Amino acid sequence: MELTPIMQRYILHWGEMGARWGTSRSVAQIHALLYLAPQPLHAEEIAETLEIARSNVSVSLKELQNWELVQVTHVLGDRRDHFTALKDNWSLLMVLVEGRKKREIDPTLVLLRELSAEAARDTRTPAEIKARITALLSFMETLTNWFEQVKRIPKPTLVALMKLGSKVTRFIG
Amino acid sequence: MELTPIMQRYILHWGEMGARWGTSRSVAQIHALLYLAPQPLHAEEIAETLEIARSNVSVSLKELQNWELVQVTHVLGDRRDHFTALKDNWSLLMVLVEGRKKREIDPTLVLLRELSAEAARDTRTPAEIKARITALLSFMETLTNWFEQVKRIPKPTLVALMKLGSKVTRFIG
DNA sequence: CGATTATTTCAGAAGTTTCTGAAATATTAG
DNA sequence: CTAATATTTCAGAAACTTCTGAAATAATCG
Repeated sequence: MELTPIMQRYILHWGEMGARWGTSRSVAQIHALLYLAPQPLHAEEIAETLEIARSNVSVSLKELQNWELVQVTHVLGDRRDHFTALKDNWSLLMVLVEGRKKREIDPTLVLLRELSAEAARDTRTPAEIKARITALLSFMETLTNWFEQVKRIPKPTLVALMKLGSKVTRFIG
Repeated sequence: MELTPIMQRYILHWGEMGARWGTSRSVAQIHALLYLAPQPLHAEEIAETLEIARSNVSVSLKELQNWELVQVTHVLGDRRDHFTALKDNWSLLMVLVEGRKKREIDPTLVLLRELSAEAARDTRTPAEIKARITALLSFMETLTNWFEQVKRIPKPTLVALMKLGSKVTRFIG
């Protein structure tokens, strides 16, 4: 696929950001390319366009499929796999946030629950420190419960709520 | 400082998560230790407790101060710097989210604004691709504007709103 | 069934980040 | 001012991640 300067800059930037978002540059670049591409692309074409090894494309596409950011499609008369990215920005955001929650929040919740339970039996840890751990647990649980509820709100309602901004507070006692 | 098994597990876990959150293990471990510690600690004590090099503690503390997660204090009769972590969970969350926004969102907004402007003059990039870039820009702008407003809502109101969960939608349409 | 094409696996090369320890610098106490 | 203590800097070692390219495996065509 031919890249115009605008597309190139977008892809390179997304690649750099990928590193900060916790994926490799290749993964992020491939995602950027598929996000822009109007048609599905096959692995070979991705490798050529981005000038990265074919094997790297293979592994990176697997990772993007795990994240549910990229889907396999097939094109009539071509036995190669073709790939498309999720194009809806709202879904994209949800997938990214969900993924981060799973990787960064959920394991901590598991640990904090264990530690809180253990703290009840433990006599050596100072009460103040135990309290800090249980308070963090309950804070994180409140946040994740809120997120679970918000996730289920239909997109148009969510958009309306967002446009309201800080005006939502009008409805609070 | 003497670490009980509960404290150890908390610190080790926070260290692992730190990697996923975009800091080094040492930085995250030091933060965890200071977060739990009832009194301010000096650098030497941190190095001993966590068994890491004194120089590493120095650099990591600087990073934590940049993030505004850790503050310097002084203790009467002791000329060493002592350090405390922000203990309020709500502020902690805000600092973390703010930091990520600055590192991960803001640079992308800058780029997307540039590319959108450039797209207007560019004839080579397909219209569909240009549209995707401007749509992403406006999506991200809506989100960040929302966040700027929410940030200014006082904490108790925010807590009340969160407890409301998906019930906020009652006030829509 | 071979031949051809497509995809995946994986060892090690290349690149990057993190950490240490020694030396340099800064600060304070006497 | 000097000695003692505290802190920072930084070169290179260690650890880790990412990427490549060759070989293995899988899928489909005629």
